[in-house]
Amino acid sequence: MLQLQVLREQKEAIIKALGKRNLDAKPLLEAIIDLDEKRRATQTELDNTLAEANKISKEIGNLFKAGKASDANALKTKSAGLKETGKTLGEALNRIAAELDELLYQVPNIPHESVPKGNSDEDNEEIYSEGEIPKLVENAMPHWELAKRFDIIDFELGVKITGAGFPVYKGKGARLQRALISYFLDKNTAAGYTEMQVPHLVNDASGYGTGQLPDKEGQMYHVQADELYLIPTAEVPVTNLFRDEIVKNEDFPIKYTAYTPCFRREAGSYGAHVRGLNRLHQFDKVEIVRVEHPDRSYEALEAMVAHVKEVLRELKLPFRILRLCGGDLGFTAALTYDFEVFSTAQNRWLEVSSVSNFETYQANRLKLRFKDGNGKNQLAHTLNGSALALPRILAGILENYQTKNGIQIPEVLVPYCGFDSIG
RNA sequence: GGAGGAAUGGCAGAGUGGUCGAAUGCGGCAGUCUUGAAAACUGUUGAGGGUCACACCUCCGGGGGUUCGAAUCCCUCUUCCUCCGCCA
Repeated sequence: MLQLQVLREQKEAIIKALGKRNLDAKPLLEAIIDLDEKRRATQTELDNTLAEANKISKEIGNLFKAGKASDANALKTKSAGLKETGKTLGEALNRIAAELDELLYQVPNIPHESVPKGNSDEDNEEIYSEGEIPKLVENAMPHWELAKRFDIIDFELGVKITGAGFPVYKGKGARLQRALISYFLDKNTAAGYTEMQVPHLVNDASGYGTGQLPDKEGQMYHVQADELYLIPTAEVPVTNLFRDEIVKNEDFPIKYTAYTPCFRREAGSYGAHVRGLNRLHQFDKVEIVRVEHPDRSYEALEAMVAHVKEVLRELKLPFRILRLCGGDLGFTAALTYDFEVFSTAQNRWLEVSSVSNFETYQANRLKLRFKDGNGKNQLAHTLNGSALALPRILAGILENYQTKNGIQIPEVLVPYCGFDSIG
């Protein structure tokens, strides 16, 4: 969430910037600022009451020690009164603070100045593209048909044991998945990211830390008996490693990578665009996460983009990069680049990576700080990106690498697979 | 799952009702000394709120209670350790 102090000082500029999200934030921000003033006034009143009570307690102690028990007992009455007002004020303060938090949670991140205006994904700005769109063989198939033909992914079997959106990967299909995971992790660690294995279930504090809660509560699988959530992305556990931490300036850059399955309820999704691997409830992803000094976070973002580019280039998949417009930008992000691979058989672009800078938005919730040069604690910047999400990469490979008789394996993956074609 | 014990500042570790945001040691930072470094010595060193700055307030695993007053007493939750059981 945004910092109150920044909100107070730059109200007008923030309202204007949030306009890019097609959001009129004025009433919200004004309500927040009013409530914050009320909060501080109440806090001051409470503090003064407590200061008075503390003073009296000390006096009572001294009086008892001096043997003046009756004087001490007289003061107790006064103390009781203060206690009463203190209690009332404390309750009021809690109420106000909770209300204030609720409002603050409703304010999305401020879009970066480079974020274009726009309403939907139609308005995203293409900033780069690379790779030739291959000419496919006659009777080219979409990946779900290929998967069936070569018996490498079984969607029906997944329906039987769990439900729609939980595919079963078989034989070479499973091996190709594992190859991709290893290949991505190797690329990421070679680029300086430390590999981590993290829990796949998180508590609600972690959900709040990275901003999935309370905003996207319905998107996560919730294990109610234990009050845990299945992670929708490795971003949640990995970024939360730094919750309530104060890192040292010299710890930067902090670069982690992790493979995890991701679980998403995807409530409300349906139709042709969710066929096959296009949209799943469980999928695999290798994530990269960075914690950076505010002065260098955009440099880091560019480095992450360059890194993902490099991986897609090696896989020889045609892709483009989009800068998300205000209307499509995620709630917690300041700037996001989406990577899309062209799925030739479906004749459409598939999102395979999303690389974002959250600036201090997550850090503020996480209380992730670092000691700056002056020994002061400052919020760090957090970033993350997919490097990469598996299913759509797999879809892209199956479709773009199909031949008359089978599917060729991209050269870089052959050593990981142990075979060079399927079929 | 059963029985005990524990949770204090970056770390170790004292503190069992007031003078405790908290001894001491280590670590960190600054300085003295030194050609430089080490050692030694001196000072400094938790977080948040609040203020122009002070004052002041809150925090000793989380929550609740007793008391004029709680790190210290009581209840509860969580986590960790030891022993027993079970187990990939």
